[in-house]
Amino acid sequence: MSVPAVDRTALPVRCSGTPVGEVGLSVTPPRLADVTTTSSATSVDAVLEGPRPRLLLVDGHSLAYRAFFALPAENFSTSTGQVTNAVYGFTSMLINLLRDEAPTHVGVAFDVSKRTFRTEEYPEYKAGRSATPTEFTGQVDLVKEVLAALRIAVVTKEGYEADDVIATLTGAARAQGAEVLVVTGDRDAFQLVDEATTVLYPRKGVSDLARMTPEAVEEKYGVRPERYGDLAALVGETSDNLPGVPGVGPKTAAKWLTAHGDLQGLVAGVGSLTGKAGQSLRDHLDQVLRNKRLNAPVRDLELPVVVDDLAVRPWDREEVHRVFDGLEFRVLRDRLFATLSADEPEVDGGFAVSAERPAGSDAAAWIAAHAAPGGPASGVAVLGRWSGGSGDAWGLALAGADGATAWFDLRELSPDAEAALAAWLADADAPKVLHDAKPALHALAERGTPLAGLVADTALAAYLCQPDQRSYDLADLAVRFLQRELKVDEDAAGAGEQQGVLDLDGDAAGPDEGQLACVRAAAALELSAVLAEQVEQRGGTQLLGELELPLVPLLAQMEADGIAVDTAALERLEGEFAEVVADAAEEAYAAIGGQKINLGSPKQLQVVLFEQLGMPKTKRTKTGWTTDAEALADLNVRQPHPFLDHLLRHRDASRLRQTVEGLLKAVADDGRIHTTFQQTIAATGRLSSTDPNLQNIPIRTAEGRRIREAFVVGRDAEVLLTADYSQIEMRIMAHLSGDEGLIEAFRSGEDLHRFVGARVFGVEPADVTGEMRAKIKAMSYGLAYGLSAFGLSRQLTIPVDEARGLMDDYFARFGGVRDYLRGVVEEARATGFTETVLGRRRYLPDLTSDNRQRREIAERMALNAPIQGSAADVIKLAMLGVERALREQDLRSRLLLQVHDELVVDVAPGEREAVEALLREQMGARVQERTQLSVPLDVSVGAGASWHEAGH
DNA sequence: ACGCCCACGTA
DNA sequence: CGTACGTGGGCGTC
Repeated sequence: MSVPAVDRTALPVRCSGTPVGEVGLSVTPPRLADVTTTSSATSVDAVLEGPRPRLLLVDGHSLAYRAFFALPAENFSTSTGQVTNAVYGFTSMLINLLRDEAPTHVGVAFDVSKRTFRTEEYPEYKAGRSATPTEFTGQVDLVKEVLAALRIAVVTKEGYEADDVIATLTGAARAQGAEVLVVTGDRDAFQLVDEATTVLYPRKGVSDLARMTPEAVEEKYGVRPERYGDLAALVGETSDNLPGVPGVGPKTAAKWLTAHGDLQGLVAGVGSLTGKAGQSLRDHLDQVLRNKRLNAPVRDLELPVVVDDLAVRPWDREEVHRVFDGLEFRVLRDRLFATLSADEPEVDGGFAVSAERPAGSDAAAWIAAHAAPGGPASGVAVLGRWSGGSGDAWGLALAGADGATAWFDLRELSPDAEAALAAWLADADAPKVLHDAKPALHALAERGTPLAGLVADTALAAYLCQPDQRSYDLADLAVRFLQRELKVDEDAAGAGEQQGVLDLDGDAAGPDEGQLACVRAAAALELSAVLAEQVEQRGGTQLLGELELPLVPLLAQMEADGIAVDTAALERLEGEFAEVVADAAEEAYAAIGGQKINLGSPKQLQVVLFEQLGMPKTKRTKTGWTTDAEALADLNVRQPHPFLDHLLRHRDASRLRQTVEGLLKAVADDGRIHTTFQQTIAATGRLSSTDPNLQNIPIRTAEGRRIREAFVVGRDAEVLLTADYSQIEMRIMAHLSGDEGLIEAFRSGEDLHRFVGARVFGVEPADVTGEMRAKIKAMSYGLAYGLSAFGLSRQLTIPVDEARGLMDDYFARFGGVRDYLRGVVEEARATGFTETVLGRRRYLPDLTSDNRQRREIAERMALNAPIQGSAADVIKLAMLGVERALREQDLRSRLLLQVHDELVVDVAPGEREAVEALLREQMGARVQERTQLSVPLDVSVGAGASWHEAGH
């Protein structure tokens, strides 16, 4: 499993220097020179290697105090009565910061005592504050415990405030070229802001941080950050008990400072100031200069740490568990591990494998001894390949529950050994665990030794636990869940001197593929236990065992079957599309004076469109202006030009030709296309299709549909059937929201958009015009994606107000939908995940992000995931039902494709009626029964000699 | 050779 | 400033 990018940057390299233990007690306080230069080798390495360092500095007391007042104490206390609201809020904020800001270095500064050089000069400093509540004081130590467990350095300096520590470290880090983020509720820190130093200032609560960049400071206070201290000296700071100049507010102060450059200049020119404010300043000059001395952070403290000591380190996992258990922070701990668990766990050696090579009759004996049917599951790893409809397996490793491993080279297996192995593989009572079983099923089936008795697939289990991962590599899972490298444990007794292990490369030192396969089998077996527990904790055991796992052999079968194509038809299409491409290109060139640019290059197109033809600029992309179809069509209205027509025609035709070419390349020797269905890619639970993708074959345009005509009924089949759900996502939304109106719409059998349109526009269904219906349709579907009024207005090209009115009217009639959409996000924010009808979860840690864009993206995902994911649950259930019904009725028809809400079936001769009936029955009532959906599932079925004809 | 961007196909 | 995917060409980088 690859680690998400954000985690990688969050906790990158282990610093090669001596680990710093108790930072606060560091023996030799480095001199200032150590702080500001990169004198030690470690420092230089840490700074020069890898991405630009990002130092996160937190004012611990300030943030915890904020949290204390932001979160109601009565909601946060342990069973022993310890109040934890400040610890909770602080930790929550810290987790978000680590995730969102991905710092490479982190330090938390605390004030040590009330006595500082500031109180020496001005005893009233920070006086007049109400006494710190006792419920808070105790929590500071708990915060420090959390930090210790996370191995985040706590930095303090006797006689100084946290801000001084932060200012000093900021200066040192900036001198080393690092970016700095300061998190504090003390505005004096704004003085530190520069182009690479940002202050995150809590606005309200524990999740709303203002990002104070130089621009933000200037916009808010009218002066650059370096002048903020001057401004504060003039205006005063209530919380520090520093009075300002009476009659002088931020506006006047900023005006003066701008006019005189800085406070020094202002003092020099104080005589020339006019008016009451000027006199007031002259009267309070001493006070202002004192304020300035007191509010200036000390930037050159001698500290017990240097910046490199703050490098992010792997946390102490046991300690994290201990501390979080004590605080009873269950959700927070899950969030911590879910979002930031890419630290480097202490990885032990590899797997001790015996890697025996039982041959002849010993094979059966080994199996009986270590992997007997009816016993505990064995790990299986297959070496082989499968793609595009053919493949082979040449090696097989088994790992028994007793720890023994064996390796079978399938190329040189004796007949009796092969028979024993094949019997065991095919024995459904011999339970097997694989990692990513589907390719192995293919490879073994190709060899004529099919596998049954699959009881666990560790890739699927990991997918259900963390569906947003991109891949689920066995080696990554081993490190993550077993804290072990996927390798042979060389230290294990006898591992290096296995009898009979051939080294195919002649490399005596390294383990051979047989040993490595044994490692994979052993790892899969061990992992399956750990992951089963993880899945269980997430309530996914049934989903895994009764849906995803049984789907594996079915998908394998569908892939192996493939769908027949009319190759000749595809070739004719390719030729036709190629002609259009050539013709359109010619005419396009002619329209721009014969320039033969590359029409497929957005960059060259931009030169022609915006520079040569002087077209108005379109929407921006990251690298220029868009030349997408919508923009070109729009340009053609505003400034018609033949080039645009030919370009669009060229685009369309070349895309179609490209699609056809791809399909032709994918046709296997059997005249069929064998896609691969990916079961662990889509975070919502959908399948995806690759090599080639058969889930995005054109259907919307007439030309595109001609490609569908080339997908045809198989040679031994009678007809293709397609069965699809109508409006499944809207039905799911009706069910999940429980909205009476929407449920009624589906039960009434009326056309959905007409029904909804009638309600929204307040007319009879018969009076809903086509235009009204189109608007309703766009809005209804948009809602399931988190569409905004702005987005709706843009899509329908109507004013935003009208779009907003439309949505308001919709929600007025279908209030349950509004309540649901609101509730689903709030619940997900509280629990950390969304859930489908079958309990499939999607974790969305960004719902509590301080970063508005990330948070809003996560909110839209939270809206959509239960809907899209439940629809995925539904059709997966239907697939299993259809397959079972086909088998039970001894039908030979084959399920071939799934396209999210559609199934395609090759129907064997004479089975058409039966298959159509079972499709309707299984996809409809049976699934509704299993999911307890409150709306009926409408299935429409079509038949034909091609996918096009069978479609509706 | 690899990765990113753009554009665009599906549900 | 609407979710979920996969593919292919262009183009910059190594």
